[in-house]
Amino acid sequence: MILYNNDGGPWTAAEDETLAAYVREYGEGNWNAVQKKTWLARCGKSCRLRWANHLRPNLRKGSISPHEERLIIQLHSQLGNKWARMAAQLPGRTDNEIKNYWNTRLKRFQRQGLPLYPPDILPYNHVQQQTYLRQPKTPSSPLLSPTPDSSFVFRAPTPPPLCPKRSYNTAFDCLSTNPSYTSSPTAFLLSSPAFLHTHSPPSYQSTNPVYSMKQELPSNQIPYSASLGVYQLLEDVMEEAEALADSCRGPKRRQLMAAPEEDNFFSASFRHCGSSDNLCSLQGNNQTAQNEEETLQMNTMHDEDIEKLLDWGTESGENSNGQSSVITTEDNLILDELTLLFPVDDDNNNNTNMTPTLYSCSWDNLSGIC
DNA sequence: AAAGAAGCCAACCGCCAACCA
DNA sequence: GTGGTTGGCGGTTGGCTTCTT
Repeated sequence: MILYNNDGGPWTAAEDETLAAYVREYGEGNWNAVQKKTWLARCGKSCRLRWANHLRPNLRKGSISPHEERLIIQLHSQLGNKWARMAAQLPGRTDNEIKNYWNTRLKRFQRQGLPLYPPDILPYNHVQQQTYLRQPKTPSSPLLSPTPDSSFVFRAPTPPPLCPKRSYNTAFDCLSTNPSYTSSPTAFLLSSPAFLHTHSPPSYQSTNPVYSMKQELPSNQIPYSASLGVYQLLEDVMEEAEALADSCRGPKRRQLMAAPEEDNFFSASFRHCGSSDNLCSLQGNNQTAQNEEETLQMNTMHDEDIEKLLDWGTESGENSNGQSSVITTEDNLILDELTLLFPVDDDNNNNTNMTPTLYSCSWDNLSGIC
């Protein structure tokens, strides 16, 4: 079996065009047929990777925004190195991107002796060990290993070392566990395990089955009583976001991490209020039916993903399959609005066809919230 | 200005699971 | 049940760019 051909190396524009044309004609999948039906000497895997990471529509390029960073940290605390799953929560981002970003961040934080997670986010291994202790009968799950992969575990919230440009305190000084210190209700909502726990049914601690990586993520199972609490937070967010969305117009930021002090993504976020990666622009463009459908699918997926994220720790994943969601229509409406807050940034897309979409403001532009 | 460090990114590699004959 | 094929995923590597000293 040939896994990779010998014609590796960077893809050329001609190869890209050929692959894109192939996908247009035959659709995604059956990647090994690319070599047969085109002149490309790339193996199927290489084609799939190229398409997924570079050519497919709705990819978002550019630096990771502060709210994306926040989400990545939150997701990593929950999932560990499950890059594909994390990518599913970040529309337009690829697992490779997230992985690269995290590994870079990991190296940087390790070098500086900073904890990978802000104080209000339980590290992945911590959560893992808790669930493991709760559910010792299923140790086969990767999540349940008491000794998680050392590649991402960073256990040493060591005292601040010699770190002239950053200090431990400033690294997470915007990430207090006190919600009143967070930048916005949603920042708190998305970041705080306390939120997930306080909005969980009382039975959670004792009966919540351990989520297995081999299982589907639990679908929307926030109990209505719990979702009521979500409502107020989400509605607050919506009000704030909508009020600020129109004011968010700004030049493209070149790099989030340009200045060392911006390692604190919240401070970076605040500093860059009004200047984000074109997230705050209204973009009205033509769109083909196909792209419309893709956008719809992405939004739908995103809704589900956000719901899953919110659902974490609230209900059993075991029941998720085959059971209808407890999320109400109103929940979905709010989640739709949340989706608007995490738009797919198509500013770099080759395909110029896009829906006239309200591209709402990214979190780093919500100056009023800040 | 130069050299080394760090960041960023793309691609490759190997493993695994699902699917199918 | 078994082996081959295919696609997905996570880890790793290497090259280029940017930053720092």
